[in-house]
Amino acid sequence: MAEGSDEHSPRTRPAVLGDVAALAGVSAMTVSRVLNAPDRVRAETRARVLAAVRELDYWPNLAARQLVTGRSGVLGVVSIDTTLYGPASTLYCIEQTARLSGYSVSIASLGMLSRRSILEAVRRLRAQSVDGVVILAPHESAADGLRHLPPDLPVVAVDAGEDIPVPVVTVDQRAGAARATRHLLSLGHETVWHLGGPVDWLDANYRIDGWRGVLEAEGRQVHEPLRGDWSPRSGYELGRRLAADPSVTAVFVGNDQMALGMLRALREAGRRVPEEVSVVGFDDVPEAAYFSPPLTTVRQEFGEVGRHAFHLLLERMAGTAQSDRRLVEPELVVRESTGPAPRPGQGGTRDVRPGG
Amino acid sequence: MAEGSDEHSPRTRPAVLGDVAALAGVSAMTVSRVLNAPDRVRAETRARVLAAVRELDYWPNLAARQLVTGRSGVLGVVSIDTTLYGPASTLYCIEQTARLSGYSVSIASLGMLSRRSILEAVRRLRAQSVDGVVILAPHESAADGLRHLPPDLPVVAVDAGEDIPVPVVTVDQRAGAARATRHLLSLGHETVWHLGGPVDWLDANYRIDGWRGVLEAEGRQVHEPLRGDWSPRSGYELGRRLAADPSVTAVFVGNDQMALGMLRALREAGRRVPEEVSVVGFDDVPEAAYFSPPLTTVRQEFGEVGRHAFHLLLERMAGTAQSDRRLVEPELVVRESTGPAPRPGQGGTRDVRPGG
DNA sequence: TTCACGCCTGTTAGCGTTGTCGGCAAGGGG
DNA sequence: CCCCTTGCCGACAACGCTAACAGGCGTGAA
Repeated sequence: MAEGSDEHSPRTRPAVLGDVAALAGVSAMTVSRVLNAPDRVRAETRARVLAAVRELDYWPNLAARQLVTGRSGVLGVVSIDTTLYGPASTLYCIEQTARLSGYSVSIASLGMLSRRSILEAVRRLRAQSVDGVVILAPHESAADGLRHLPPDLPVVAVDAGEDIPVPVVTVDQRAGAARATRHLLSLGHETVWHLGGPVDWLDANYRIDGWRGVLEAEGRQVHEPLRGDWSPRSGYELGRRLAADPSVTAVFVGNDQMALGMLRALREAGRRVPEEVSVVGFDDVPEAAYFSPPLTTVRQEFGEVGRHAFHLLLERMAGTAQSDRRLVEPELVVRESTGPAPRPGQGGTRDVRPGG
Repeated sequence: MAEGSDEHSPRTRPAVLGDVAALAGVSAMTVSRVLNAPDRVRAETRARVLAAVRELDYWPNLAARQLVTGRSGVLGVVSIDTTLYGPASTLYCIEQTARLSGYSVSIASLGMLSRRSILEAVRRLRAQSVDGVVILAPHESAADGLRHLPPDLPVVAVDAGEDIPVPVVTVDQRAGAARATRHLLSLGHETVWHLGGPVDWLDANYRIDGWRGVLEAEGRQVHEPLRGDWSPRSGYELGRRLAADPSVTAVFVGNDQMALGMLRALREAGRRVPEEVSVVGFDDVPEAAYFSPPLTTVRQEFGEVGRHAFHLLLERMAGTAQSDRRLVEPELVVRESTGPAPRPGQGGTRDVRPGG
């Protein structure tokens, strides 16, 4: 049973290719072939090698492999704050999909998306010899970074702007916002207010575009949108302003968290939802269905975004990519925070005139 | 200006050590020293080398370095679903802290934490030659995996159980639950009901321990805890059961999401919070302050957990670790969902008797 | 002057894997 | 019989870097 000289000692270091080769009585190259191109080795030899691989619990040293092939099997993801629901979900799906295809993923979460921080993160990932990078870049400020990436690195962006030299996957924010707005108009509201996200977030701006577009197309009055910071706090504070204005009967809020704050502000002001004011959110976080009342919102399929991003990156790495921008369709989920516009004189009317 | 034979051609492949050495007129070894032990090189030579490094935009090939040193500068994190608030926050903090110390992090998100899936994830990370691994293992089922890790790999667990052969960092769930329970008792409630998390989650069980411990110590009645699945949906459904029981005046809920569902169930049943029923959550998610009413809850400092985990892993990798279990103190955040127990006969009393 | 020593730098070898090429045996056609 | 092909396998070099050792030079003491 003893193959070499001494007894079967407690192996201290992991087995390497040479150990397997020795045990199987073949050359290192043959072992390598068994692992990488099995059909180029005779079945009998292959079986002997595989047995040795199992016996020694051999796993290839990826650093060594990478050094010679140039490929690492590692993908990089650079993202803003992965605590946020959107980035976290997208990251999760990218990782799951990548793993199924044999890739690992290495991450770099950034506090902010400046040109400097993005390029720095990409450089670090690159030093690890990642085969490709996905950048979750929902900020205006990321564009500058995206335009100065090393040209030979396969990159795909998620939620990036429009004049970007890399393929982009994104939810169609404009369409989602338009759907939300049309839904409110179809319920009889004369117009729709908007509580948007921060000015430097692309999603926020696209949602404003979509919302404004519908109102203008329908000839409705367009009130200047308020801008929050995605937090429930800002939704609450700006919500109090809107709650104090009796002409407000329908609000499209830029995300579900702000919508939560908004609902609270409306309740405190004594304005009932949806009887007096209708509210629509954006994202469909898991909690949204349990807000009071359950929130009508626009669902983003982050999972689909992640899968698309991965596959696009795969194409890019294979050099066969050409598709430039892939849009994922959002879906309006109608719950109980939206309802028919209140009839004039029944509360929430624009202004109270005698007669009219 | 031309250094070698031909003109300064558009460099297509990234510069390597040799290129820098040639440009600086030194040997490769000297360049390596400048990068790894700068004080062992004369200042003048060092300056020349650094100039060449900058000019060629040289960055070391980590795979090559790793192949010879055995260290990769990469840490692995294996976790359950990183979409959840706790794991996502912890991961984020680990990554931030690690980056500041020059480490990158590679992730493996698991759908479930079985022995098999954990060991598989660790094996994959190991093949990438990570220097150490943090395992976020809030499940009972993870223990088996944690007991069969390769002995020579530095590992730190977060939120793991108690008979584990690796150091563990965790929030003191028992203390947090005890604080929540005592808070409710101090408001005059006769006892406290509990809506707990899934049976296979350690956190859920520790919270039950803490809650039960206080009630028993105070000689209060201990009702069998209900078990949800962390989702707002389960909080809502089980909440309806509790809401229908007029003797319920105080509920400690296992996490904020379920508390959200619970609040909704109470509202639907016409039971006012906190006048008739007090509710405490756990986690302090960013939304909790904007629930209706704002939620009293137990704050977990995931950031601190992440930092501790990283530093413990660092010690472990240096071979100087001995500390076995590090507890992070949670903090009770009192908001508006808790209030004095209703006086008998004022609604919410146990049962209505004439006289009494 | 000579030797010892410290400082700085270069030479050699090797980390574990895969690409390339070449060799050997078996088989088929001339 | 030879020659050429085909299938299978092994030797060698290379990927880019660093550990270990060796050597040149200047300085100070014997």
